[in-house]
Amino acid sequence: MQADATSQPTTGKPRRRRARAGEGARLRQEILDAADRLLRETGSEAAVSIDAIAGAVGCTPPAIYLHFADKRSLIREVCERYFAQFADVLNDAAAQATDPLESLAARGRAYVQFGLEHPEYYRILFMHRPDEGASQHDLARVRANAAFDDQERAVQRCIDAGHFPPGTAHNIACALWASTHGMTSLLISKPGFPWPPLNEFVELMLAHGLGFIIADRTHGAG
Amino acid sequence: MQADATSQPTTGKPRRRRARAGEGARLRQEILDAADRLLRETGSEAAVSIDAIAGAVGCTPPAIYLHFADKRSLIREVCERYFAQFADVLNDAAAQATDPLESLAARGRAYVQFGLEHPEYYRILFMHRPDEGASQHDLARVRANAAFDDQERAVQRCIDAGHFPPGTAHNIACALWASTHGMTSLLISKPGFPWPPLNEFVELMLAHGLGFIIADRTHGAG
DNA sequence: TGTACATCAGTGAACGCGCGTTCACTGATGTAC
DNA sequence: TGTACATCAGTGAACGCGCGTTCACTGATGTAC
Repeated sequence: MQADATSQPTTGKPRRRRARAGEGARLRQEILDAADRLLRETGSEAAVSIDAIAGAVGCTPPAIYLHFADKRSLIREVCERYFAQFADVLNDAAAQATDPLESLAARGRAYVQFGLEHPEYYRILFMHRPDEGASQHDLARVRANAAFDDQERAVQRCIDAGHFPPGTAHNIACALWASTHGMTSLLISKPGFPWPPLNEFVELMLAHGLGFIIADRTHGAG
Repeated sequence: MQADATSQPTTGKPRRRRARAGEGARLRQEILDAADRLLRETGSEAAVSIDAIAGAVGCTPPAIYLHFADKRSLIREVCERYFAQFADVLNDAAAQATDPLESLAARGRAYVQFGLEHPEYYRILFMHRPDEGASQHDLARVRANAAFDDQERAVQRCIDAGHFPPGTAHNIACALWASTHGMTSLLISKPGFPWPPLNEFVELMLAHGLGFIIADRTHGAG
């Protein structure tokens, strides 16, 4: 009830210090960070409104438009940061294994795990309807292709190592993506469904995706 | 330009005849039909507003509330009708084949096809965040379980026929669902991606899902 | 067979909310002279 | 070393839109007497 006599208004959030001339770009970073934090913490894209971001940063909504053309640009930029992180995590996981097949499996495990850890991002990036507007210049799409290309190369290495029969790495990479994406997105959308225990489910999917080709080899078909 | 002098207002859509006493339930059906049509034709859930539905039916928005408690109930009911149709299509497809394994594959093909034919419904039913509100009494969930149970029984028949090794039909059914869902939802969300040709993609996924167990059998493992 | 009345099936207008966004303005900071 | 001025980094208030929903009212239809 008693209003704080200092510079702050009654809201608990302290208003941030105004940036010095030349340091305006700092707010830009803080806005991106706040949007990122809101997205992760609330787990709801709807909670990440311009007002909410401004509130979290400690500035007013119009200040955001000094640094971003519109909300979509802002969200897109946040997603791009996330996506780069996603690709790195997958590559790191893959790098742990020496065997190309095990490496590919590690990618799959990391994919599901990362998706489940950041469901709201996963929704935005992989489960939303495509933006009509940003068809060509969509950086997220370029990055998605980059991450997919990593996957495709991983498949190719399995083919080269003789784990997979020769064939189109592209199609196999698509199928594996569909498998991991199917798991991840269903677990996100239907959390109440009686799924198998996570680890078991992941390994079953990997067995389905990778296993039949292995079986083909293991049993020495002729 | 010239206003029609008859009973209609200037809008092209004729206003519907008022139902006679006792026939009020007719509007209810027309509302469901209109919402269904809008959902299929526009391919956008956002386009299916109360105003749009009222416009399509030829009544006023408040009239909708004479028959539905709120918008969510309306949409849910429309989805239930769709879902019943979905389950029927899958069962019909499965019934075409005599071999349990081929029957299961037919389910998978029909699943993807039906999802792609009604992407907006597919989004709502399988790609949306779960309603917090309707956790227990969610009929759509019950129906989803029913459709899944059909799938699980189909898997069990494959096990019984010796196509699959004994094991938990439930887990395999989950994995197959994840496969077909992964394909369907990615094709819906990323239409611009260079996917394999649809048929090829479906068969590859089915081979991944069903094939490795078949391979296990085909090659006569000991 | 006519009439008063209840009810059923709606209408018209508006509310309230949240959202993204814009407009006119401000006030501190740095700089030329 | 002081001062006028430009600029940078914001603020405060409001707009406009679309949406779901509500409220008070209406007018045709059926029915009891």
